[in-house]
Amino acid sequence: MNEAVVLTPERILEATEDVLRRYGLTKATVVDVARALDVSHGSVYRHFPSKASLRDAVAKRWLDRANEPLCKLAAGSGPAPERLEKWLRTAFTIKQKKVCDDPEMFATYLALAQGAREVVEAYKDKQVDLIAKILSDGVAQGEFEIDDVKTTARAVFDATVRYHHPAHAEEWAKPECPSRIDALIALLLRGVRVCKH
Amino acid sequence: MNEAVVLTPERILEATEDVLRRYGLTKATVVDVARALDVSHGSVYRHFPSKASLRDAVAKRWLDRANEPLCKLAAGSGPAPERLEKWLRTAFTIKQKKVCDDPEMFATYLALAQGAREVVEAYKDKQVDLIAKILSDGVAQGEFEIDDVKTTARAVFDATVRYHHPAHAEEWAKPECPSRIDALIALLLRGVRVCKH
DNA sequence: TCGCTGACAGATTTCAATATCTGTCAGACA
DNA sequence: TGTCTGACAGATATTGAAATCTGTCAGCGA
Repeated sequence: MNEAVVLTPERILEATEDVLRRYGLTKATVVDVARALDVSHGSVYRHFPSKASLRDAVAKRWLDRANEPLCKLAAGSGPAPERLEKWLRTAFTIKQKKVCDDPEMFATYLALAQGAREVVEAYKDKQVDLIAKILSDGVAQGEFEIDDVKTTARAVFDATVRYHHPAHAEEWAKPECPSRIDALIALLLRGVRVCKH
Repeated sequence: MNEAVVLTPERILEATEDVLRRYGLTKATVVDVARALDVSHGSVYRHFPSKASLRDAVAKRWLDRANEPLCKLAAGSGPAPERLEKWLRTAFTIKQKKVCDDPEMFATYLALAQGAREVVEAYKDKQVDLIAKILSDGVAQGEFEIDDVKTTARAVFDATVRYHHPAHAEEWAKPECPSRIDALIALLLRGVRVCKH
């Protein structure tokens, strides 16, 4: 093969995403990926021990990319309540946009994620850490009153499952959805804020 | 056929549940139901216009049965915060018990529910009404401070999706689950309670 | 030596023929 | 007269043979 174009895990992941986009998860095969890269499928197995590990690596890439804006928000500064609200709304919007823009791709992503438990678990833990960061900022600012920040962050995450877990994606397009999100965020903010009396 | 045993919708539903329990949703057919009742399958269509309507009727029966204890709790009296907590915990326990006791049957119920959107929607609305009842009791008792009871009830329902929606059933058995439920309930109660200062 | 190839075994998927099911209806039976 | 039957058409599910895929590895070529 052309020595200027070495076969790297990165290139394989790129090609795999292309193939997934083109054929969908059910139809995409390792042979397809190899063909797209113009190598034998044996070569792919030189870099990824199994199809499952390739699948997981693609899932991780996607999740990390999606997570980036949220990391920035959590790392930022400013009043914690506004930041928490913004963070949640951004989290919902990211997911929602993915569904609306390309439902087929989202179905692929969903199926992918369901098979990559560990990757998803790590991703969720990271999300909870981000929420915890904002909550503890809020406590430091005297805006929030929270016993156990980590536990409460988990509770906030759990409480918003409906708007970030793909299992509920069909509901996100409904017209009453935005006002329900407003109500949920208001309820959660009231649950962490210090009493204003 | 025996005139002492007339064919009623009730008997058909009974037989359908038996058949579902025995064969599972994917294998159960209208012919099976008819066979269990010792009638021709044409007779079943005299009482239910389609297999889907039969399916929906079974789903409604199940959901109504499951809902009964929750209706009683909501209709009861006593301090609203305790009642809300009890209501939520009971709702979770009912679902959890169904999963643990008979996972196979739960899978059937889940698939059934996914095909009976309208029935499930009505059931969920009823649940929200029950929460709203407790919340408005709490407002009357001076325990809760809530702008819009109905909207907040919906938010409480949404926030607890993780512990009553079957899509998350796998997570319910995890050891950290109870403490996460505790944290979530605490957060929500703080969100509706009047300030104690 | 090192990365890649291509053939292979066993597992999985496809496909088309076959069987079964859903929903209808004319007519039997009480 | 009204309920139930049983045969039927079209839709759906099953099945097993054939094709394809996954994962391995001996050996090729640089």
